[in-house]
Amino acid sequence: MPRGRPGAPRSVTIADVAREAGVSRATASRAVNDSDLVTAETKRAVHEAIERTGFVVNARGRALATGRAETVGVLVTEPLDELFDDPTYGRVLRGVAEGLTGSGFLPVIIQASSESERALALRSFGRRSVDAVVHLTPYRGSDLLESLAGTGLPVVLCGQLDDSPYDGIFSTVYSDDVHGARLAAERVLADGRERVAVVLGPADNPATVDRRRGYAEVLGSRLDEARVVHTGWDTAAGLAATARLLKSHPDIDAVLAGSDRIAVGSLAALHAAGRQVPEDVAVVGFDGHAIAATSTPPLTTVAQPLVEEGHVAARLALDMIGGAAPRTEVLEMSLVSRVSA
Amino acid sequence: MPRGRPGAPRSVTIADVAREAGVSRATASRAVNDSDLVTAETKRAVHEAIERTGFVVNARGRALATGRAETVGVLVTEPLDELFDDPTYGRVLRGVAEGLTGSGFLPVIIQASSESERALALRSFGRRSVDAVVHLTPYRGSDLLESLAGTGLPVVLCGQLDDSPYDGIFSTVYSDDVHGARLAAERVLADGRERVAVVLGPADNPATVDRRRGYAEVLGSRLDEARVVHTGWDTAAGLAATARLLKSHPDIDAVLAGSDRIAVGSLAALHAAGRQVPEDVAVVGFDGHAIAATSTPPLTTVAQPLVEEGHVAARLALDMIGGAAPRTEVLEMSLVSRVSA
DNA sequence: ATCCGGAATGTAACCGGTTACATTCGTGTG
DNA sequence: CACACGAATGTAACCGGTTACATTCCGGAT
Repeated sequence: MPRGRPGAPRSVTIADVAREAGVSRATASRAVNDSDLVTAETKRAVHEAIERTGFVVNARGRALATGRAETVGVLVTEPLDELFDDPTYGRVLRGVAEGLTGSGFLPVIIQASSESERALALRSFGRRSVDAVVHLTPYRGSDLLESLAGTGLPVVLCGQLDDSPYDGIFSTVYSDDVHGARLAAERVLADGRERVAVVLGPADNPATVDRRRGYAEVLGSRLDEARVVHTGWDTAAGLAATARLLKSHPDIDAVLAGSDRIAVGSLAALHAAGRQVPEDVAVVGFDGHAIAATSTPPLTTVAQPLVEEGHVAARLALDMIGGAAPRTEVLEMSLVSRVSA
Repeated sequence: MPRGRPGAPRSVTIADVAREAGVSRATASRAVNDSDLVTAETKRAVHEAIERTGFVVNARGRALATGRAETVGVLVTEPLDELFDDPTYGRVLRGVAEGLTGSGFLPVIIQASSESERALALRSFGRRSVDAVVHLTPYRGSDLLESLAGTGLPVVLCGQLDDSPYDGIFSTVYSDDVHGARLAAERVLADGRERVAVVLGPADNPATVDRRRGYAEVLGSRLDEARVVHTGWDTAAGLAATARLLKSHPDIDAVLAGSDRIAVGSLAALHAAGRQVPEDVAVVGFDGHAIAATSTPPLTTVAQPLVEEGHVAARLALDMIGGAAPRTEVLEMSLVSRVSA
């Protein structure tokens, strides 16, 4: 016999409510779900009975009967190390949680870093243990995407996947890197900068491609390809790349960085080379990372609306659960003006 | 009739496995749960059938039958603003998720910032929609704690609650602020500093109290009360407080800060006052916040093992679900040596 | 008056498991 | 050889809901 922990009061079931209201379980259930098959008067009687008994519908029973879990799986595949120092994941997650409140759906975190965890997760998805999946960390060429498509579940990807074959299948939400990059480039142009350098992340990354495109669109012929370099995402890489750039092009008067960590590296390289920021060289970061606010000088940066991204992801998931077709939402980035540019 | 989304394959139930293996549902179920009532041979037959059919147990059905949800609720009550710039929440959450993997339990985020969300959460707890609650953001005097105790569910608090009346009822995990503070104080003493200033957070905060105690234990009579000040948690507060302190006590040669954000403020105040860090004044932060790594100069700080805190919280929850008595685990903080001290 | 149809409710099956109790079967014992 | 007993398995009830289908009851049309 299933029993709760000691001290757990026997829970009130819909049968209790039905008895209390003097109707059948079926009618009680219909009243609970506000079906238009029941008289207003009967509904009132049932609701009073609910009030008296303190009934709360048991999600498991309902899930079993309806085939719906009333949960949204939030899938995280990134290995710990990469995201460790990055609050990005936490913010989007929080946005998803907030976006789901009030909907009756709960976010369930599904950590699938290892191959076996991944297989387990997929099998449980296959069994409809969640009603939709929000994938926080998709990347191009992942076979996980293929498997997700195979489950037939509604899937929302957080992040842009270029040349994706999943356009009509998955919903996607991402921040508009091209637009964000334009904002950054416009800022340095408006500031009268003439010899702009660009220090980007890895060249094959879709975010990198878009940011580069945005810079190029605004700078046009003023963008000298020789002043564009690619490097890693982190501060050390940004420092080294900027130092090299300063050697070959000592005359640069602005640096557009592919990430805030790269930008912090650039600041260090410029400082070491004796340049004043922003007097001699303007620097604009990218991401709205926490470090941008506390660097010296504080970084002007292009911020992604991460929490909002979570909100939108939640909405997309709920819509697809409701039968809506997959769609893509693109969020606007915003320029956060601080000192560096 | 409950139906999945179009395209959903009818799921494999334990009845299918039973038929495939030529046994009854009961036996199949027992084999799945590794009961010692079934022959090794029968178990093998059932497992082969599982292999062939691709069966995965349906968590909802099992939950309904056993009265267990196989989920752990992760309760977050903090309003958005406070934690917005702080990855703390995300890291602990991630730790909980990791600590739960392999246990069969899934973390469910329960966001309860508003009063109504809180009431809803409590009602669902009352109905055993989760098997345990990990409370990420408990604070003293919260009536939520009272209500949680009332549910009879296993509860794990992340964070120290002094003078708590819940000692035998809730499990608790927290980092040892006293010990962490001792590490910081020992560092500056070993460095030969003589006139140590302390810039703490709000005086009524339990973390503040403990950190102050740790400093005092190590510094003893060398700690002049006149050089101890309380202020807010943020950078601006740290800056202002340190600036005032420099006016009244220009001879200080070390600052022990109550948080990394305060410490960053101290760095700024010292820089403005023309002091070199660490040559003239040593600075030690607290928390292991991301900004500590990127400040100028990089901060030596006392780091909380946040992810591990999540791991331990998960373990405590699982243990209590298994019937273990509540207990408290205290984690060691560690000194992260960078440049500032 | 009879029949029909629709609205409101009841009955019972079902979702996918678990488990108390019944049954079968082989074996050691009196 | 009959019997008792324990191990392995089967039968069926149950967890807490939802819902297809059956039933009842009513008013209006013929």
